[in-house]
Amino acid sequence: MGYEHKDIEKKWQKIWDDNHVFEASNDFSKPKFYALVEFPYPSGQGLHVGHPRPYTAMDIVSRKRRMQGYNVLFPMGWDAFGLPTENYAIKNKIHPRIVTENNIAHFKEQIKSLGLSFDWAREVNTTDPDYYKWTQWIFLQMFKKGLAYKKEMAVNWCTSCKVVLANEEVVNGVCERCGAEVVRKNKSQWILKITEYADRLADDLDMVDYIPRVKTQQRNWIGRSTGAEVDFTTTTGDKLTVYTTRPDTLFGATYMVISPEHPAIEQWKEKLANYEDLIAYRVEASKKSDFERTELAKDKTGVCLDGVKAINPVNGKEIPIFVSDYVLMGYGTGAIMAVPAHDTRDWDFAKKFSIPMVEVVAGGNIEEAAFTDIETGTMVNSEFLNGLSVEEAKKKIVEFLTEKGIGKEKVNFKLRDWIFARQRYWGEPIPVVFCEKCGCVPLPESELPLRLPDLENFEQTDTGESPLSKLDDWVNTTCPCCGGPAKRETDTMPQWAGSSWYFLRYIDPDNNDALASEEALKYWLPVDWYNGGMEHTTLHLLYSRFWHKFLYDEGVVPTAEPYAKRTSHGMILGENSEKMSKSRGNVVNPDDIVNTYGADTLRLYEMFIGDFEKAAPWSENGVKGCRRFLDRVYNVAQNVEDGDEYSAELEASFHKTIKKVTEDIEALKFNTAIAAMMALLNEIGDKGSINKAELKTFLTILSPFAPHLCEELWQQHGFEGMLANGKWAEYDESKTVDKSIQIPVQINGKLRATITVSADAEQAEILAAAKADEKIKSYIDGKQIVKEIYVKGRMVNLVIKG
RNA sequence: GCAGGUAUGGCGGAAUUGGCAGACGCGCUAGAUUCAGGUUCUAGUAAUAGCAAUGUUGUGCAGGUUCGACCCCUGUUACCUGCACCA
Repeated sequence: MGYEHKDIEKKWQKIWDDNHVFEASNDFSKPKFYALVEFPYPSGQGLHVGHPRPYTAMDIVSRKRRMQGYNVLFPMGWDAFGLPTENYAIKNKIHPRIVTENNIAHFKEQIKSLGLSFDWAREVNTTDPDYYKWTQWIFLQMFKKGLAYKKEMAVNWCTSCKVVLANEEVVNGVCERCGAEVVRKNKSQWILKITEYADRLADDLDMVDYIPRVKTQQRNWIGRSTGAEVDFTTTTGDKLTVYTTRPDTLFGATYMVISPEHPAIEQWKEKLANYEDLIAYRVEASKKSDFERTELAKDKTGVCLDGVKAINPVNGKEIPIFVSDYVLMGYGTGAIMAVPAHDTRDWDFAKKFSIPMVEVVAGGNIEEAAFTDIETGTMVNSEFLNGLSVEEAKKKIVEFLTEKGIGKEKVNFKLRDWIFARQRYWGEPIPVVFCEKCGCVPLPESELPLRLPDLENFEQTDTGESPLSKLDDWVNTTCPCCGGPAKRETDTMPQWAGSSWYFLRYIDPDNNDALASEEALKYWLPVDWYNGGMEHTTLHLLYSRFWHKFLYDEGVVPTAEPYAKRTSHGMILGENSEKMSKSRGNVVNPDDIVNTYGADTLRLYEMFIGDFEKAAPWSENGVKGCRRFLDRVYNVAQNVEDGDEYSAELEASFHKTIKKVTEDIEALKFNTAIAAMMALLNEIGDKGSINKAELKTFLTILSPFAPHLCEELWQQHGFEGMLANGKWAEYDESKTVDKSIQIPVQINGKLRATITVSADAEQAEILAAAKADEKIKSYIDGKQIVKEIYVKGRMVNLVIKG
């Protein structure tokens, strides 16, 4: 016997909707709780079973917090600009706006079938002109503050399709679509100066509550390092500046490496006998991404400059200069001093090209491997640094270099500025024009939103320009500054733009005068709890923190950080433990599960599947088990005894379970919360009956997980009001403690017996009871007890000898 | 390659954070209900030896610290995520 999930779930979803039960209140006097999940990209494939995992988790937290009296904001929206929609539109000759509308409608219906308590009155859509008006507005503020600028940057260029490709569209160095060779081509691009905020983005991690791995990964991505810039002179008389984190090893620098794109190569063109080889090498390097260049660590390639050498500034020795692609133009100065004895990559390179090594930090064996330890080594072969530790040597050499004017301390970041332009149609137009007289001019704010014009053909042009450049009527405009002829920017913004501030728009989604009202921002910020995938840790999370900090500096938002707390969920894999994908044929459609087993079952299963933070494989049998549990709840509730209090047998169990569920929800331990409720139901089953008071509590604590069924049973038994608006269950700490406890007794750390004692028994009493146990006696008879250990309420360990 | 993470029965996982390893669920075995299948209910279920009581072994691998280690330390292997134009 089971329950009819289809009737029950539809019924309650309608009642909740009609009564606006989950809409956040504008009563700013109540305590607030802002729960946020990452809004989805509405892809053509529809909802994936991975989506409901974080949504249900935060739904549970939100439902519980509402019952605890909070004014909860739990919104949902659509991150709808992006490449796949545009590619689909090109292929099928449908406008991306139509594709997006259809996808959103489908997604929304699917999400709504899950009974999530989203406040749909605040839905946002990044492709809505009323929304992207403010995305453009934020860009303009950044432009005015000099944080947006244009610069030549490399893009992936398909030599056959003649279009710019996204990294994802490049597979093994060739175009995904046509298989032709992909090269790196320079193009003038909009860049946002996120590096200007690098220090604060790293430092302010101290003021937020993010799970540790998110913090470390952000810190490492920003990659702040303190090193030195050192000027090397060359045989041409020119200067070559390097950045190094190990200035202490300067005496061990036996060669230099510059990146293939380094301007010095052009500068020394006349003096280089092998200039042609160097250019050929640069062409080869242009075919590789940065990732590939640094990846092929084992097989280093390079070309030695023939005709120019560098001079080590501390010992005057002439050393060769190489060009190699493992040095990137984008990090540091694009040139390094190579110390093969103390750097693994340099060591590999030096071995291959038979370059001499000089050991300057003693402590390892440089014949076998580079010695990179900075804790234990002592300086040698380094004149005035000899005998010092690495740490001391760093200080001294930097002082020396500064004094001589040939170097200085320098803080460097791995973080690079953000390339903010795409040569694509389906994105926010960048609201600037180019005037011959006035240069690059921002549109006046009154002209926002700058609407994305309609277009017939969304393909890129074969010069690599955005499809918008084909619209002469739109491109040619007048300069807002001088009224003369001007041309619009035709590149659009990347998808990251709209998702960098969406959580602000939820706060006041219909505001026409500002991205949100000051009053509402002040009440709702910061987001109290933001859950999202680990895959967004470095890009989205960092980008949105950067925008928020900028808006904070502008006085637009009242907090320096957008998110007070950040947690992360694991992926849901296919039954075969592999990532779900069409090609693997292991995709599970959430619609099928909702139809067959119900939304409550899907919700419960995804929360029970395992540790919320870890990946877990799907199991249809596991789904069935969760449905069984809900059926049992339904069946138990069909035969309820009267009673205003918990029965004596179950009282302690109820208080314990309420406590466990209450705490586990906040700790993201949904799986153990469910296990505790299952165990309690088993106890109820053993006892044979449940009373009204017990049922009321049981439905209350289960309701965030399985809201439809609980609401139905709540109504069926005539309990007051709607459960979704109800009050969370309370527990009495003193009633969660058992009167007698089991104490394991170990001999030499091995479990030999278990004794039962009263919960308030003293240590001496327990040790005596342990030694009096028959089994323990047989172990300790005739032996000497060396040590007696008692851990309060936990265990006894007797250490014996002989 | 760089950065972050993970590893526990046949499977998903639990373990009060250094104190009874395997809660809860799945699967499996046996029994009850049923004309039968399904459902439901009851009991059992880490491995190994034993009729049993019970013993021994056991948290990727190799060491170490400790009265006591899934948990801490050193080394090692495998896998997962991200790497800046997928979102």
